[in-house]
Amino acid sequence: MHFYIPNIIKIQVYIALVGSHIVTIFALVLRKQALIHQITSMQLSEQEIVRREKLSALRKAGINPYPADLFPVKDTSKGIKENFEDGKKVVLAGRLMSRRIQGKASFAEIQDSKGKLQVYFNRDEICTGEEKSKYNDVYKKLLDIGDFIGIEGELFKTQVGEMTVMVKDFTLLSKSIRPLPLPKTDKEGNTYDGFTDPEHRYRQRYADLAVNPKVKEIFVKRTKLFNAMRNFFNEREYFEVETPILQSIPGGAAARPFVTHHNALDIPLYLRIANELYLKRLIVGGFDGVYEFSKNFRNEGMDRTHNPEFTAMEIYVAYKDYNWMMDFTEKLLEHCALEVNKTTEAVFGENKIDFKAPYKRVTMTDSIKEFTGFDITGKSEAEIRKAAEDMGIEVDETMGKGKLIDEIFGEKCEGNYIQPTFITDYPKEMSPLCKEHRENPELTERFELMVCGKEIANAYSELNDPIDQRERFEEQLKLAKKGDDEATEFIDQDFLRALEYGMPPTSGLGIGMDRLIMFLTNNQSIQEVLFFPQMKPERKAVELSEDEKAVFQLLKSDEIQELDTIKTKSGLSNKKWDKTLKSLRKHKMIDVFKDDETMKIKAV
RNA sequence: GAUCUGGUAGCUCAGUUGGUAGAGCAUCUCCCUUUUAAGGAGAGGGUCCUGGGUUCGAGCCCCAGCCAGAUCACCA
Repeated sequence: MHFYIPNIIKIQVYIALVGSHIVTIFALVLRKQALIHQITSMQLSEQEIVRREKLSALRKAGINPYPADLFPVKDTSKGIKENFEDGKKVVLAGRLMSRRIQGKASFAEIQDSKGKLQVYFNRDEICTGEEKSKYNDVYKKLLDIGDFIGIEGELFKTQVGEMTVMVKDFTLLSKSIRPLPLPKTDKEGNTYDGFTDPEHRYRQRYADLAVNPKVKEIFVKRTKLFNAMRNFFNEREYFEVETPILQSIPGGAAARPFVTHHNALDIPLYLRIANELYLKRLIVGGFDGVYEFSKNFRNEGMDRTHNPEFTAMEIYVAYKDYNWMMDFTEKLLEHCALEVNKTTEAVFGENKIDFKAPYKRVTMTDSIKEFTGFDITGKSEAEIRKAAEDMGIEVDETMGKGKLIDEIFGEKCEGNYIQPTFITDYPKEMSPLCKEHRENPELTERFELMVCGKEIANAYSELNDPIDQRERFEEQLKLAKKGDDEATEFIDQDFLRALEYGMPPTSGLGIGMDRLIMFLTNNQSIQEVLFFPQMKPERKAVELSEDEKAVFQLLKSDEIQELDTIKTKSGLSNKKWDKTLKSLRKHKMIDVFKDDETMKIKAV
């Protein structure tokens, strides 16, 4: 009971000071709610409790904090700034992002999807009659930063020249009961109290987006990139398609798949690692050009360039070869860079790169010759292994010729290509879906596009000889058995059947969309360009520990016991006893007090 | 998988040989009618990531673990 006395005094003071009827109700509700929350939900922060109190105070005042009605938005922050007219009437909506209250007037910032705009709340503009509670109580006391509000008002410029909306009326559209992080930026662009911790930003991307405008820009550019690419293909009448994500044979790449299970069919199904084999089936079926933006899944390690799910774009065009595809690719990327950044130049870390076509073309053989002095032409597996060892590259028995060459290239050459460069003519062994080179049977008609030492595109003259394809698959199977965990261990018989019907000569291209947008937005981490990068699940806080439950059990309800007795009974160490007690007191489950000279404890 | 760094208030961060847990912003209260990171005064707010250990005493030292980031390894 003693809890209530100071609260009543507070309420009376409040009434005396403000003298408003509505506020009396608010105050009563506030205090009652506070008590309930103190007892039932200690995990809420003070600010969260306060906001919940405001929520019910609003309801008591007849204001629905989550109204169903649409709000007739006419204007946006951006549109208002671009077509500013003094005295013009505007209607906009958004999130309240900052407030500077000065008595009967207040400046605030409202943020909509296009940006922020200053708004001016003046008591006598909002409350034209005698009743001033909409400003004094609702605006000043019951709104918070983060709330969504709708605003009707007129434009004006402040003495300092800031474009501002004079608020004539406002509507609460949605109450925020969790405080947003509040970064601030000054005129020079310095940010204070930034919301920067990557863990928080990725786990709570919604808050990151709400509060960090630059983050939003990345994703706007991401979507621009997809649209630019889509337009480029559609203009050429290539056809966007969808192919299965759940596949019974995961093909088209060498990677460890995720496995799931279909209950009705009682079979394992794999999440796709690539969509190549399905798109080629469609070329067999008679499409001239097909493409798909494909979410792929690979059950492998995660780091700043790998997320378990990522997006690739693959396109297949009939009657073309990889030389045509190189021309096509450089035009495509030039177009995309222009659409996204309005320039072909892009800065990535310390490098300045230029996506303007054409790009340099180097064969893998020439590249290795250039950076190591070693000519792989006509060399045996043993000779290449020896050369690799001499270069200080780790090799082992499972590596075939192709893999050895790839290791040399990866170790000694790859990192040197900063500007977009096509590396062409890869060894046959590591390209099981690629057509043999027209001039050299040891090589394939394949290119990769390297930017800043990283691969962002991969393309072939697609293998369409069904007999050859079957042999290559069988070769992969042997490699897999030998221990090469990158080799494909499934033979997709249905894909071979499709090829047997006949596939026109075709060139295919795959682009890592996440990597490409990293380059176009200067982000070193894939997590920055994915809305929701994969994270380990958050651990749930345990309500009560076993020790806490045990100690609570020792206290029979309403019975006062000696602290020492219970401590002995619990058998806990000093430290553990201390922690347990603190936690129980926090949950308001026990009361510890001094009675005469001894410490007593009881359950509440 | 290895190594390093970090985890303290809603947010950003301090925290001395190991001795009562701090600042700014946010919040709350009061005063204030064109402010620009932005008024003034005052108040409240903590599972110092978790669990053990050492100690009279741990945010700090030791051990184990969790989460994140960086570097490396792996990786079409």
